Amino acid sequence: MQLDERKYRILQAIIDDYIMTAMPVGSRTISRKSGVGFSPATIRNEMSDLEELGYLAQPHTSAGRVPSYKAYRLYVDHLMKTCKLTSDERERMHEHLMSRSKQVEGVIRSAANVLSDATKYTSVIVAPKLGTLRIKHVQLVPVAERTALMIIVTTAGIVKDAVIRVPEGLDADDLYGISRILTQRLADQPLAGVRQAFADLLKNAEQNRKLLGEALQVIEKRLEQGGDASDVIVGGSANLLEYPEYSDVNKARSFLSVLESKDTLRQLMGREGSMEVSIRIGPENQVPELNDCSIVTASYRVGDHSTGTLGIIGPTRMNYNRVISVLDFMGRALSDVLSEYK
Amino acid sequence: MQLDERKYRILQAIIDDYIMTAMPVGSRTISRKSGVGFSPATIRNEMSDLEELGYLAQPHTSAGRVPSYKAYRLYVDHLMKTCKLTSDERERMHEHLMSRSKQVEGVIRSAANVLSDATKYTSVIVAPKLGTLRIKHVQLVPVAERTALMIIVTTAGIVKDAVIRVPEGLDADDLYGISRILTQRLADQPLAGVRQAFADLLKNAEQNRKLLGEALQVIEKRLEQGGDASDVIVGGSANLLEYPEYSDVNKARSFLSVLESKDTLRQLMGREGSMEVSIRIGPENQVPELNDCSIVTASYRVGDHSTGTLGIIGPTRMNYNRVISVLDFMGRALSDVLSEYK
DNA sequence: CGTTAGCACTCGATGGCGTTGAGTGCTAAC
DNA sequence: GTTAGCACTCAACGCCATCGAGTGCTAACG
Repeated sequence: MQLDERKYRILQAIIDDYIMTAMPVGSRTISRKSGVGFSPATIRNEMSDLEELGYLAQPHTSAGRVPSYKAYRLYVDHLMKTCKLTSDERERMHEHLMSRSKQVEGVIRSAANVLSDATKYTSVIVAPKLGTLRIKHVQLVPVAERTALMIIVTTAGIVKDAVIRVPEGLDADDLYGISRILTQRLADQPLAGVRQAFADLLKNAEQNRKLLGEALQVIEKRLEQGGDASDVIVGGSANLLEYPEYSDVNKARSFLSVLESKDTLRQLMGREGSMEVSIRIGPENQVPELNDCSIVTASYRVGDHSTGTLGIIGPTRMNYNRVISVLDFMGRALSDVLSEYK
Repeated sequence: MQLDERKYRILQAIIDDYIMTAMPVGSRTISRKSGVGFSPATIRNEMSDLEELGYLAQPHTSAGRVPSYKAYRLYVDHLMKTCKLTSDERERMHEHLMSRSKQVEGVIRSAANVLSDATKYTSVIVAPKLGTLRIKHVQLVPVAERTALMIIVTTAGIVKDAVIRVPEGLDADDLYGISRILTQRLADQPLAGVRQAFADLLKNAEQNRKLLGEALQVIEKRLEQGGDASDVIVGGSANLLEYPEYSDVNKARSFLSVLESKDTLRQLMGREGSMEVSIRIGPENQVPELNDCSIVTASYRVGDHSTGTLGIIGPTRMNYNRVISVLDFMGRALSDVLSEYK
């Protein structure tokens, strides 16, 4: 059996309705809806077909139909009509985004808030992978006897720091000098290529070998552990509790637990290079706790070589349409703001 | 009517029981409990008295009694027996705390996790007020034409940064030089006193007046807005949903909303100078959404002049005993770790 | 006089039961 | 191919009786 034009229209109407109400949709409801001029009985026949094809399901015999995962997939791939944001709305979002533009982290936090406010779902933003960022500046600052703070400034003014041990007897001026050397040699290297650059450096700097060795280790550790908790920012975690699918406290709790595990989130938000919006529906995402959620992600650019991810997590019956528009817009906006510092 | 020894004992037994079960406590339960050798009838009489005195309340006629806010106050002030953590437990907490000791923010995040894991409530840690920290180092790094990143390293290796505009034609070396001057002049100043130091500096540096002016403004703005969202770290926000008092989704939602508003939290965690553990029960704290929560806070030291706050938010029937022990221990542990970098 | 056993009373929680109504599938007529 | 009609299903709702934990009161007890 093939889907004809009418089946598409009916399926779309059902999904639209279910997205709004979260209640199983009956044949009468669809029949009444403008645009589909058929009686409930006809609709029922079609619904029965759609159920057999796996697009619809019935919670129980005498209830209406609920779209299946397969239906959502079809919906986002073919059926959905895209809506544009009003320019008024764009403006407000952009304005809010700029309100804390003095620091990169502030911008990202604002963006997460804008996303969750605009969609009423939960937003997640992941900073670009460290390995893809380029070093702008390295600075060692003494903080105590035999202890220094290493600060690495990268693309777009993203700052990373770590405490390292230094050999005895180095004063502020020594560290200053070493910082200059480090900066000179490492500037414009991607963090990922820093091992080689460092190796070269070590050859020529016998007396500070130990210090440089430690610095290298710290940077590498940072790279392989792939970012810390502050690289994943969540907004609107309370929003999901608005929806009836989370009126069960246990579901809500397991959802919130996932939001607290930044590692899981980072993995969940991983995506291939493309700038396109990507949609993962229900069982398509790996984490079992989120099997009745959908995750929509987009990318933003930082500098020339790095991209980060911004996304929305909501129930499978989310308003994909709006979420896509918002993410698309915010991805561009965020890229713009962050590449100002490029 | 005065509280005699027996009333104290009974009240304590009731509160202990209620903290464990969250169910109204009946006279039989207390009578059965070892240590109080009286019949249910006697207990009932006493309970009736305690109710009249405002320490107990009945949800409805044929239910047991529930402790009132006043009872908890009495409990934490006089009745509660303090328990010690096992040395095993201390060790595990300390170990976990050290696992990410390379960065200050990492340590604080770990601490928040340790707190929420050890208590099963929600933890909040607030970084020290910016104004009380001392400047260690100032560094300007070029990030684009006419744009620089100003990095301020303070006590204990806490790093703050902001993007600032700089006059045209300044290259990396110029900024380097200016950074040296700034660091020299501002080192060991408390951030709060920086205005005066800056004013002095401006007198002698005619040609870079505009740049320095902007830098000053940025620092001051940071000071008066009193910290950004990353200064307030929350752990275990999902924990509270374990408790029956939050099985109502609406309550849960409003609670989570408070956790998202970092400003409210910072205000909520404000406390006077003392290092003592402080307890605010139910209506004692200002935010109406948290009127059936208790907030227990302690301080940790950063360097010589600054303190931050760590705390636990839980239901009024929280296990005060344990929470206090954990906070007390973690306050010290956190101070130790952070003053290593002093 | 404080303590306690006994007892009637209260009231939320629980579970069975009939009713209601939204929705279905099937059939026959258009 | 479409639709009106109809019997059927089943969760949701409200009603009611039952149950039991807990109370307050009174009278008896040491």
